[in-house]
Amino acid sequence: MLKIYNSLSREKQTFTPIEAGKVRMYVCGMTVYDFCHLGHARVMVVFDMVSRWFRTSNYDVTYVRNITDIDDKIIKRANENGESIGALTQRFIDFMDEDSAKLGIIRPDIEPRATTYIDDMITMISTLIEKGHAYLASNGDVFYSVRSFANYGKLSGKSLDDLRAGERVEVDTHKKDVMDFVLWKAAKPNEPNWPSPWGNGRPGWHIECSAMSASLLSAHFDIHGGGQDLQFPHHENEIAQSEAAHNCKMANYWMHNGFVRVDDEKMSKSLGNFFTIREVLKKYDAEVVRFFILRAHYRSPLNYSDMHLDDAKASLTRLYTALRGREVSTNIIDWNHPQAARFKEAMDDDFNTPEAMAVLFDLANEVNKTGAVKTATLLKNLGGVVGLLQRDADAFLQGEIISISSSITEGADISVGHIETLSIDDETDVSLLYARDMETIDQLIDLRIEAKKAKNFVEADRIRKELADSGIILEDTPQGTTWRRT
RNA sequence: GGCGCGAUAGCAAAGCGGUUAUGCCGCGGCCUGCAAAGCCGUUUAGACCAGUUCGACUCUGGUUCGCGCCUCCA
Repeated sequence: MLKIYNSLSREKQTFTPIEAGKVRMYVCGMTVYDFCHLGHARVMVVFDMVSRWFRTSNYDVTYVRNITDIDDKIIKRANENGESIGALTQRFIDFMDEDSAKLGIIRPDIEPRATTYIDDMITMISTLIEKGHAYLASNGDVFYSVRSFANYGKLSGKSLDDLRAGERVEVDTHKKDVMDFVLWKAAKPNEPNWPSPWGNGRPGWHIECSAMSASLLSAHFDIHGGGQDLQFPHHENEIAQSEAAHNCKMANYWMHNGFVRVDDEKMSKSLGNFFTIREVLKKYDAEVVRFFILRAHYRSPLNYSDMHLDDAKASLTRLYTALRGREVSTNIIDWNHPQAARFKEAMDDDFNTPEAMAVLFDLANEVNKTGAVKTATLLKNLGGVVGLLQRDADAFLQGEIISISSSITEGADISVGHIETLSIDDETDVSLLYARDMETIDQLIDLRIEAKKAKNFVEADRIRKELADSGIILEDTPQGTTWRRT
């Protein structure tokens, strides 16, 4: 029995799909005018985890995540760059796809772009005008009349009379009510525009999600998700638009993921305290970032720092170490296994991934104790349910990139420090770090083994120290010497 | 001013009205030539004040502190 915390009711509720066995989910995606930051990474990872869990639970999932490819910031940025809006948005969509692929995100089933749904938006706005929920202002903009929608504020718990509109932003004098929001903006010079019954213009931000979700998932669907900061006004406005236009409930469950923070402050563009995904991936393995996100509950705030990422890396290393050197097959999960059952119970409890991770660690402990292949298999497969632990353990522990060149030259004294230290700066691709010569490492390991055989422990320890200084940790096991990167 | 969320050990982070969360770090032991990894054990908890209860980290009320939304934001 899956339970979801519903922002609408502010409590955990048993999930009941509209149509048996099917889940229709819409998540607000990115506005593509810049690189994605860790906040975006969290939305992507969280709802990827959610859709994966629904699929694991045998639901037929339709997951839609939109792309906002027309808005003020995009227009502004394109002008600044002197490039077309299409070129700008495509570029950042490509970057987003790269980032999300690295984070192990399964692509949503549909990723609609706002600009390809203009007709649906116009139709919807017309309906809202007909029904008296929207009006054409004297400046050519079309506004939604918030007072016309009785339930306005039900999602965010806001009361129209308590909102302090205009306190931080100049109020548009064309509005009937200060809280009214724009559905259609009349064309301005040098801005992209589309023809409409109200003249040329472009859609407001909120209407796109209402139009696309209705088009792709129908007027009434199961889950609507997004970052907490979208709860008001964006999601509140979506409800007002959709429910007024369609005369039915929009989404049964509203899910909001918590913020990523830096020094206990929300990471955001406006505060300038954000880290882009690609920036972080230069220093940390993408799976470490994914694990970092999943080891916290999706609704909790998540503080970002190098220290926390280091911690996450050490933890994930423990999991992969347990899997190392074991013949693990990918097969069906036996959900009757006590730990699998505990994992399922945790996931069913509003996607409690921290508890699910704890199960993984308990399994790792069991694997380390017993070496049971069955347990290791369960560990890997349960990890796979949330998109973790699917790589070869050595690939994770040693890095995947093959060497660039051998630093051992013919006849040279191999015992002298010949493993150069690579410095990391913004331009350094992390793959260069992985590129350190594996062959050299193997040769040094062989030399050390010879030294050990000769009981020359001073030399053996010196080689080990030398490698350690280069970030290579040696581990002597009954099966031989293995290594991993720090 | 309105509304909402949170406060758990050195750090991170869950569940739970009574029984080991979990991970990292620290300490002791085993293992090892020595390490590392692993295993075993172990030190650090529940902001503060009341109340309910046989019993509260867990429920209720209050206090303090922190965060968020009320503009664009994932």
